[in-house]
Amino acid sequence: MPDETTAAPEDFIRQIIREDLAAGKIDRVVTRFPPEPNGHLHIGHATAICQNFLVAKEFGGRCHLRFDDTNPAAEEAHFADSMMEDIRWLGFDWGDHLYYTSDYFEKLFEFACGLIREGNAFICDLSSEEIAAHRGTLKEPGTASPFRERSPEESLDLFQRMRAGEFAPGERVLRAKIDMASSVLPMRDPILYRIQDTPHPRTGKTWPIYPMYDFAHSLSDAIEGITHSLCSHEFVDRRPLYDWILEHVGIPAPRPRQIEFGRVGLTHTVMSKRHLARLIDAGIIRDWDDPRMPTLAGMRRRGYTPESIRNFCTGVGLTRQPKTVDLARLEFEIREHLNEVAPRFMGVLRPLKLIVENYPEDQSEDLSAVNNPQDPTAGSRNVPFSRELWIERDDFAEDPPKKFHRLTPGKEVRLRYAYLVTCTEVVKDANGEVVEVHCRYDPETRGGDAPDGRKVRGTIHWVSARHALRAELRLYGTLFRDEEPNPRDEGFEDALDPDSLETLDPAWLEPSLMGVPAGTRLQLERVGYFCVDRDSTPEQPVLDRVVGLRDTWGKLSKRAKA
RNA sequence: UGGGGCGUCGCCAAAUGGUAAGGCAGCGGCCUUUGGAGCCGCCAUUUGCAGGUUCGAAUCCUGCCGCCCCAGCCA
Repeated sequence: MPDETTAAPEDFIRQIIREDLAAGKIDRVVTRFPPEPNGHLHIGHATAICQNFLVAKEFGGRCHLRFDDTNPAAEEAHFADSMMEDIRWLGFDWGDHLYYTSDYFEKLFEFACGLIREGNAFICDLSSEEIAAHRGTLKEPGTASPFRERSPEESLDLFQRMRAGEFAPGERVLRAKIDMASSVLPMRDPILYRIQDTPHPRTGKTWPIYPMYDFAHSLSDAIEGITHSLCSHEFVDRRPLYDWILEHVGIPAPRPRQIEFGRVGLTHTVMSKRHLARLIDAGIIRDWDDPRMPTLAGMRRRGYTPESIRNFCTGVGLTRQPKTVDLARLEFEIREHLNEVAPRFMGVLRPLKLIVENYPEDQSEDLSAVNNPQDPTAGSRNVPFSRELWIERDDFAEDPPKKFHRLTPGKEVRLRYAYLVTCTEVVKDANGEVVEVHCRYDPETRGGDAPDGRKVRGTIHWVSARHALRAELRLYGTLFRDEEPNPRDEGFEDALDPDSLETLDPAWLEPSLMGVPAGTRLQLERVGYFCVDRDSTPEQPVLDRVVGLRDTWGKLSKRAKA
């Protein structure tokens, strides 16, 4: 029986896994997300997280979280903690399968000894510079280390003494004996172990030697029974080494299989830790969780939902092709989600006073407003109305452009959920600036409908001045001007977008937002989606704009001006 | 000809020799108490280029072009 739903096309990785399963090479699927705890997770990592966890889930397998902590000089425990928080927040659960490469140090050491005994690895006394010089170039083969033919016995003895802490960093390394003439550079007798004296966050000072990535990663995968080791594309060249290590250490089949996919980038930003750190150092942004940052912490603070990020990651697909996805795609995902779930409120960003002349000065009343037109179960709330209101400056024009449907002298407009009002007077200061607008309301139109059925094209939002809650609003733009910024060391400043943050204070919110907890996401009608920032105080909320609403008028008028 | 990888619409992406899906963006329109949401329509005679094989090619072959990755005791 044909299925009604058309199956989403299967990406190349899922295809490979399905084939491996069908061929009986493996009988379950185990993947892993293996970050080094040396920084913050960003939207680029999110793809790896989502795909690893989702692929495993789809095939009824599991996904491990493994911290690849083999370089104590770069790693700190708090990074691991924040990574776990981010991954959980994204919605993934590794169950009992939390691992650290450092847990395998003893096993790894044994594997290395085995390699030495079989003549497949040797201790090299060359300095770092000498090793580099012996490596050759992209076009020329390398030359063998003079220690390459050192006997297994001697190498083993030296290796054990390295472990015992008898040598200083840089004095000796353990190298695989593969092929100095290989066109694949990682195969030119790669270093497997080096000496480091920085204390390790988890093992302290018990190990003076640490395995290198290729050795630790392949074997950690094997130890955990990983079936498919997904990684980004710059590791393709290391796959021969990955396979070599597993084979020569004697890992029985089925051995884990490394598969590479193209990285995912975003326009108008950068992912590199170095460049992001520079933004902080330069004082351009506050911290790693600044809402403009592409870090998961920053996106969370800004108000992105886990759903929207997951949809983004799965939506752009999984291919070998590296990609820079348009920011608009991410914004589409968050609008799509927040449109469903975000409660609506009214708030005025750039206030202009509107006086309802025929509304009694001492009077006020509660008007009912729908909380979410997309969700009938969300109910409604009361919004206070009175004679003096705040409206958006952009919603009034003394001399309106074509197709302007908002407040303008002599014209009638609807105050959302309140009354139909007609503009009667414009008050200006000495400089000719509009400081106040007057209007008259039709008492018969309470709620916004005219009993005589007359049509009113424009609807604008408002807040009762007397009841308004003062707030600070933070509007964010992109970090970089260019779609694909290339921040060089010189001219870094030029690449930045000077409008990445605009702070609005005072902005006025309807009073029902009083005391709204940090992290709450909401829509300010006709304006955009916002998230309550943790900088809020009981007296004054601070709102981060996640993303603006689609603004066809804004686009139109911008085009007209151009 | 050092090795490897990638080229399908502005950005993603399907198509696995049978006559170029879809999404985002954009553009037109409808509808609307959010110029929101929703709905409808338009948007690749052609797949980096040039040849070839074939009844038929984005898919196969040949040659070229472009971009990316690799010379850390980082991952």
